[in-house]
Amino acid sequence: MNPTPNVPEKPSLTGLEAKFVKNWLDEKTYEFDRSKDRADVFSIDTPPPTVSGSLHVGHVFSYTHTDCIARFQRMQGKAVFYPMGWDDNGLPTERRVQNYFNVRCDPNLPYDPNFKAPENLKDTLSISRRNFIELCEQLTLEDEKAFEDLWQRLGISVDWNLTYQTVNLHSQRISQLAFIRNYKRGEAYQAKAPTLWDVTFQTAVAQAELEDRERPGAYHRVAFKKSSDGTEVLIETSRPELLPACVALVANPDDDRYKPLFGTTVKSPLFEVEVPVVAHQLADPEKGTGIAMICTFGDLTDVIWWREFQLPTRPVIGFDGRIIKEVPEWIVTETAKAAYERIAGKTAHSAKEEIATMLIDSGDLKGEVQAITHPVKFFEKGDKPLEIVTTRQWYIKNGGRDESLRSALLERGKQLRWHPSHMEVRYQNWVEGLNGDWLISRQRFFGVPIPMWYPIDDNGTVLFDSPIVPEESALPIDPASHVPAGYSESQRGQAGGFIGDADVMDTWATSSLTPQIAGGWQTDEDLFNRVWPFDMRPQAHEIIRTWLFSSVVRAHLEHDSLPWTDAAISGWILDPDRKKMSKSKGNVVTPIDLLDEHGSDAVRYWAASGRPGTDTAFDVGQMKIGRRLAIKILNASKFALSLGATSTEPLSKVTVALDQSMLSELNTVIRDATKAFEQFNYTKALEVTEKFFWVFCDDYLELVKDRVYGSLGESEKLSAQVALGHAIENFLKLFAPFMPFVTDEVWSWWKSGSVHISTWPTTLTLSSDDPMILQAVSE
RNA sequence: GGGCGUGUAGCUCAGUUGGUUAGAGCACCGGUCUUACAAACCGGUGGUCGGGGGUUCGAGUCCCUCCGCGCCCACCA
Repeated sequence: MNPTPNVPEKPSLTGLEAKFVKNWLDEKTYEFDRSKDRADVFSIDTPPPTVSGSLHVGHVFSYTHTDCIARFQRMQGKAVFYPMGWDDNGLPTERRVQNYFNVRCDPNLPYDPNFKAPENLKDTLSISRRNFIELCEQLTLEDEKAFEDLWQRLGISVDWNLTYQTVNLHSQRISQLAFIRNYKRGEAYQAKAPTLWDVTFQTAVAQAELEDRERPGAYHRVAFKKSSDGTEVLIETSRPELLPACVALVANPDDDRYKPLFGTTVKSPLFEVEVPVVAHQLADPEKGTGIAMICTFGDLTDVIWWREFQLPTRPVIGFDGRIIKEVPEWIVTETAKAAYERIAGKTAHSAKEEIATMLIDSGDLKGEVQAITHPVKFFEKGDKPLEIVTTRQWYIKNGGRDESLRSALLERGKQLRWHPSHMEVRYQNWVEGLNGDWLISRQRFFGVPIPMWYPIDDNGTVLFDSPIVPEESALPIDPASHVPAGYSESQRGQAGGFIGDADVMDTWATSSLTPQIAGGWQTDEDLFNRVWPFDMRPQAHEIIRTWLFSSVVRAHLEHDSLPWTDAAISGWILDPDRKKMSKSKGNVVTPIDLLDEHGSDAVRYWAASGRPGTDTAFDVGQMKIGRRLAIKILNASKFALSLGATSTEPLSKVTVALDQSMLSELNTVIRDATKAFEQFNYTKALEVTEKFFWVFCDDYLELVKDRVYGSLGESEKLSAQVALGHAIENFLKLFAPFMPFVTDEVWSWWKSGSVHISTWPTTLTLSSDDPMILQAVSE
């Protein structure tokens, strides 16, 4: 028997959030039941939000989507593995800790176990990496609390026992372990090669972190001279400052204008360096004068040419983005040296102007400088154009240089179920467009260290090609403070000793392992076997090339499987001008204010109205409608219960055709909503439910009112009461994933436990099945 | 330059394998305090479905083409 309905005089949404947040925690409503087998588990690879960033409406939007799915699966009887991670790895946290405490990380310093967070430091203090990371954890703790409060307030049904941080020791260990395994299988390797380099952060960056930005530039028409007779050969360049780095000229092999030049040499202006003229298909006869200078390195095409023709390396740009101070050895004549002196130490920008001036003076700049706008490669977080410098870096194979791995990863993309399905082409495009392996080392201080040391031979040469690999059981390690087996600290940096790798890994090198980190890989294998591969990866579409792809790479290499079966890709929130909402535009609304004003159920309603993968307008109107719906659920339920609605009597008591008809219509809704949810289409599930709910309220409730008040016989009355009871119960369940607060409130009036661990509706068995009657009577 | 998506009432969006006079909510207008709900209920105005062409008995839906918007990608001469 149900408890006697205990309906408040005046049902209200006020206070429901606080009440149920507490209830759910107290009752452990969302706790993961790890006794369940894999088949009865639904595991979610939750995106760890960047805790040092601020919360925005986009978070509310996409996390609500995932939560609706999680709640549906839970009511389907699944043990839902729904963890929450905090991303405290990466530049935002690093910067924040630096500014907040006025400290800098120096990996060469030893760890100080007694170190305490400094207050009001006047001068910047250098601390060890481990101390720095501890400060990060300390500072992010309060951010995490703020996030946790918001998620709970929003009704996100995460199991708060399952939280992880991307920078703590556990994540470091998993990250290093996976890397070492990659290394042992030959998937991680070092190479000294031209690398895209951010001059501000002074670190290498990966292809996935690039973005093109349209920048003003200028074509300079510059005269080289044939070595044979001094005839001018005109090239066009937007980077005249790289003139001293020129190693060749290149033109298309079919270009009749330049055919006679192939195999000959020309001399560069100002610097008088003799370079060959070569022929290559990538040279475009339509661009500029049809013949271009190859420099080390102006762009990625230069790298291709340099590699294919085995040209010399003549770098002039240093790690700081300035022209290297020392006159390079390939610049030999006195006038050339003098010319170089004039640009030495200058930024690329000033060097460009200086060279242009010199070219004008020497008469080698032909015609007017032509202003253009062209795409320039930037580090997505940087504000200066990337340079290309030659450095030693670690890479993980990702198919960028390996056809068979590439097709295997493309196949993984096909195996993955994408929601919506058209998102798969972004993955395909990305994988097909890879132009190299995944560069994972970063010349930063904060992050997960590359767990390698290198021996130093007796001559003091570092043997990078034979790294000392730590035992897996020793992880995590910081090679800057830990000592490899068989060595002592006194041998650090000494001939015959060792040196630790100074770099850290790309933040995606850790983030790509979130399922392994959260799921207990190599830590709790029993748990891991119950959740792997995960059922769902929710994420935004702009990080398909980074987070999604890198996760697929790691899982493919380590587990020979996909990390999850389904990827649910969410869209963006657009402001009313159809632009992406962003801080810089000043149009960000604070989530907590939204929840205060409209209520969590209402905000969730708005979020759920944004279809999977679709960019959605920020629309307060939808929230008001959601609030109205929540109130309607309260009032209609109250009314139905006051009419004696009961769901404990069997459906066979529903004898009146109108009642059967209403339940028959409800069956259609149950079928449609279930089907939609199974396809991750929460929006559709909400839509069909809501639509019929209003018919139920406006028509059916009005129609049965008089009958229940007793104008007809007892069996007719009972029929209505039973129909009402089953209808309300099922409506509450159908709405529960979307509006967890109001549905659990109504549930508590007449049922025990929580609606959120009740059973998802299945089709009701009716003696008659004719939805037309209700429709006809409604008319 | 290539790819993907999108364009339906003033606004936010549904329109399932092409099938009768194109739908909902909001907004607007006009009613109703009828004992669940005025944060409600009842009724109404409003669209040549981005433009053009084609296939078809029939096109918002399929094909071609053009335009707008958004995103992803692309070797910066």
